[in-house]
Amino acid sequence: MQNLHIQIEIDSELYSKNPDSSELGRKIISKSIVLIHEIGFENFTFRKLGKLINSNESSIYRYFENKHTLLVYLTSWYWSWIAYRLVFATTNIESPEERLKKSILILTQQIKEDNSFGYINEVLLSEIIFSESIKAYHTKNVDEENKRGCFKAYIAVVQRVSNIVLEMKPSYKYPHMLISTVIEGAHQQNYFAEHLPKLTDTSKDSEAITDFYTEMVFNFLK
Amino acid sequence: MQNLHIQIEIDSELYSKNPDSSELGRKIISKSIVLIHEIGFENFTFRKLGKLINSNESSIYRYFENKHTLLVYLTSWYWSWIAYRLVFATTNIESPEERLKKSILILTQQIKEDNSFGYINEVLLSEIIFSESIKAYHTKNVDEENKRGCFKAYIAVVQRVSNIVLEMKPSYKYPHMLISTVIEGAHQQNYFAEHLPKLTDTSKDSEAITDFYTEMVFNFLK
Amino acid sequence: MQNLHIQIEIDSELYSKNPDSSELGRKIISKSIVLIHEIGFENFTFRKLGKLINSNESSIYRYFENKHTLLVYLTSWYWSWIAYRLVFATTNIESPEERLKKSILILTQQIKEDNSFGYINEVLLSEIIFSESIKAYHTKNVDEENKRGCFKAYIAVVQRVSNIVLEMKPSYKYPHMLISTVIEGAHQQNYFAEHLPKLTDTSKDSEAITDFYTEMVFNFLK
Amino acid sequence: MQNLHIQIEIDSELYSKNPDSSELGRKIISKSIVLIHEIGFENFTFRKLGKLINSNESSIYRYFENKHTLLVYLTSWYWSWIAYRLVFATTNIESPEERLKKSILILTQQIKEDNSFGYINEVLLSEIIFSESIKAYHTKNVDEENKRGCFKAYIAVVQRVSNIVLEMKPSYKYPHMLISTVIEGAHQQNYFAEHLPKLTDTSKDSEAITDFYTEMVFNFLK
DNA sequence: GATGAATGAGCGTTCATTCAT
DNA sequence: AATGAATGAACGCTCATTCAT
Repeated sequence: MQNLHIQIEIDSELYSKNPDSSELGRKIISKSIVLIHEIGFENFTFRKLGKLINSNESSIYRYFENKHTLLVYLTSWYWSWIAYRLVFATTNIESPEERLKKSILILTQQIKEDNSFGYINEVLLSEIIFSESIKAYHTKNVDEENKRGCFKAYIAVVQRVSNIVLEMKPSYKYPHMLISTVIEGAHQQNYFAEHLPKLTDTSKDSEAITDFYTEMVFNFLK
Repeated sequence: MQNLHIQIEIDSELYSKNPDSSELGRKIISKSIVLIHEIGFENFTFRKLGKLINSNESSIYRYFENKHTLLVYLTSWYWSWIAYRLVFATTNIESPEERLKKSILILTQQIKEDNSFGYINEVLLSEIIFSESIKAYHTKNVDEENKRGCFKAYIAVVQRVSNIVLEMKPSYKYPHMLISTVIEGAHQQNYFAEHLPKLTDTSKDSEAITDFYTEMVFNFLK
Repeated sequence: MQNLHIQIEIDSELYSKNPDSSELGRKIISKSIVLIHEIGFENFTFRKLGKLINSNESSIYRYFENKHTLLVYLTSWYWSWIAYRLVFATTNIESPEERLKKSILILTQQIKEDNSFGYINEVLLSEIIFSESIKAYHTKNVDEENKRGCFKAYIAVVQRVSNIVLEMKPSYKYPHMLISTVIEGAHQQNYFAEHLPKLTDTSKDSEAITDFYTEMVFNFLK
Repeated sequence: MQNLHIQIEIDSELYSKNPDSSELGRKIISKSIVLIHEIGFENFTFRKLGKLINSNESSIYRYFENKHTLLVYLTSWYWSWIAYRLVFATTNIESPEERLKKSILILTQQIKEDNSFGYINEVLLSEIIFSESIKAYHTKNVDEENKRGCFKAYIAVVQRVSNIVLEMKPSYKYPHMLISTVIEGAHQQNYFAEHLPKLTDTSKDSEAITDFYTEMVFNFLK
């Protein structure tokens, strides 16, 4: 895959200066993933990141207005990448059932191997998304950010999979609710499995979560 | 209901000094709900709360170690109250189907009227829970807090409704996953309806959310 | 010894209410020794002490104006007790050499056994004196406290041993300097032995310190 | 001396950012000496220092982690400077007796004139060292700081003078104890002379202290 | 006399940000 | 364009102390 040189393009709304355009920018992205994963988004600061990349924190401000924007960038990257994987996984497959199944698999499983994109560790990123992405849109200025298109990539993924749902059952009324429930539910159940086991019925990384949500979706489409 | 004098008892693990035991304590609870609702939990600080209740922030520390503990207290109060409402709503009803339906209704609808408990505004509290409660257990020390029983009340609610599920279908493998998906899903869809409408298919406060999750649950139990 | 009922009388300047006159007062003394020993005088506060003795911190203020006064009280108790031991150890001994030797031994050795005074743990107290007593008189208001007689007990001990020195060599010009150097030096060397070994030539609790200061004193009196 | 441009180099362990490298840093050092001297180390805070230098306290944190580190820096500077003076005073002198005498003089006398180093007032600094330096190593984390080399400069001075002692009497067992007793003793006797005269036999700044400790050392080496 | 409740003041610290280079 | 230096503002927290009972 590496030699295909697929590049994930991030909307220019999501940064002040494109981090993909410079060595420093790429370092910011790659190390912020490591750091957020390590200490959690709450404790993550530009100062700490600056220290980690041996660069003054003020330099980071050239790329991102604040740590929140950086998180939005990361989630956006993640969803663009998921979109790309969805296309890749469903292309040339006739049966919508099959396509839907494969899509749910992609949406509900955490990444286990880091392989495709140079400076981004997808395993860590996926863990961040599963546990912290909710903070990206749970803020006082969601509305304004949403208007600016900050969540486009996520919305597009939900839309794409919803379309398969509609393909199977054009009359279905709640395709987006269905898919976003799957996505967010899978994130949460993963977290519960690790930290609050009494709220779930599985251990982390088992197939139970995928099974549960797959069944849930297909129940609706019968 | 008011003259029934039902009192919600909160586990002493969840505070340093019982806020229900003094005028100041009750003020802390009642005004913190107002303030968190207004400015969001992120921006909420003891200093601001102190100003609002005309009291020094240091006094608040006598009751709660930090703002996080206060949030945990509020969510715990909320879930104890929901538990009480669940009992009340399902008592004397034979049919488990009926009990389950009523339970899902309670879990998925936001409170519209503030009536029963003196100094607590349940409408605002319910809004806080729907949009901020996730932050109560998404922290670096979930595990330790869970051990200390901080999330007992929530877990008990999930357990109670899971039991009805099992009554209907004793062989069902994922009752907790099912119910926690309903609860968390309803919270999120409400939020989406208000802020990220493209991730859902409804407007806020419509019955769509309850309908969706009710159908979802019963699909599994057929 | 216990049945001799020797009681150490502390000057009333050193407390607001005599701690020896009530159960609570004795608890304050006995537990403050334990607590200061455990966490150090710097981190010691009336609040923590209050918690330890299950009493409100405000009660402690009845006995002592502040934590500093309490430390002064403890050191005063210690020196009164040392005075008593000096008398006891030198009584009926003719030779001033012998008396001086025994005195130096008492001044330079830490207590190993707790035996005589009911609610006071002399072992811990002696450790506190060795490592923290300096803080009792290194303050901005030494002068005023000294005028009020807060350090009488310590001064009396120095005076008593200086008198033996003068007995041996009436012309000696610096008896007080000599004895206070011995006392403070022994405290410090003990501390160095434990924490800054490169500033001394011995390990903790060896006889080297007593030997060194004994030789030092007798060198001057030849 | 000024035109010799001797510079005292402080180990980089002892600061976060070298205060000698900027105007602000030098101001921090020079004014902290004035302020500690005036109000005592106990009452000294970064906030007060910030006000004195018309700078926000947060700026000071760029240089020193906390007020304790700053004190350690000052003592370290002092001992490096003393080391330099010792070298200067003993160089080219044959007789170890003579060198030892001169060394003891330097160790036991407070500085009377501020002459050599630009922004540092040695008179005030020496007074601080005499009365407050003990607090630099009487803390809960001496051991860790000692490991990090925070007290190197002091240890080196003790070592240097101990070596002269050993030169005169190679068999002597306690050279470090001897010299550290001289240093710490002189500090204390000075303090006593000013504040607790009954513990000494001299007034401040007389030659008695130097005489006493000189005699004490030479008594041992006979 | 002892206690519980409450508070004001201030400390140490960090963050996000700006300015000058 | 990237960086280093500096800062204002606020946060979380604790202490010593007072007041009312």
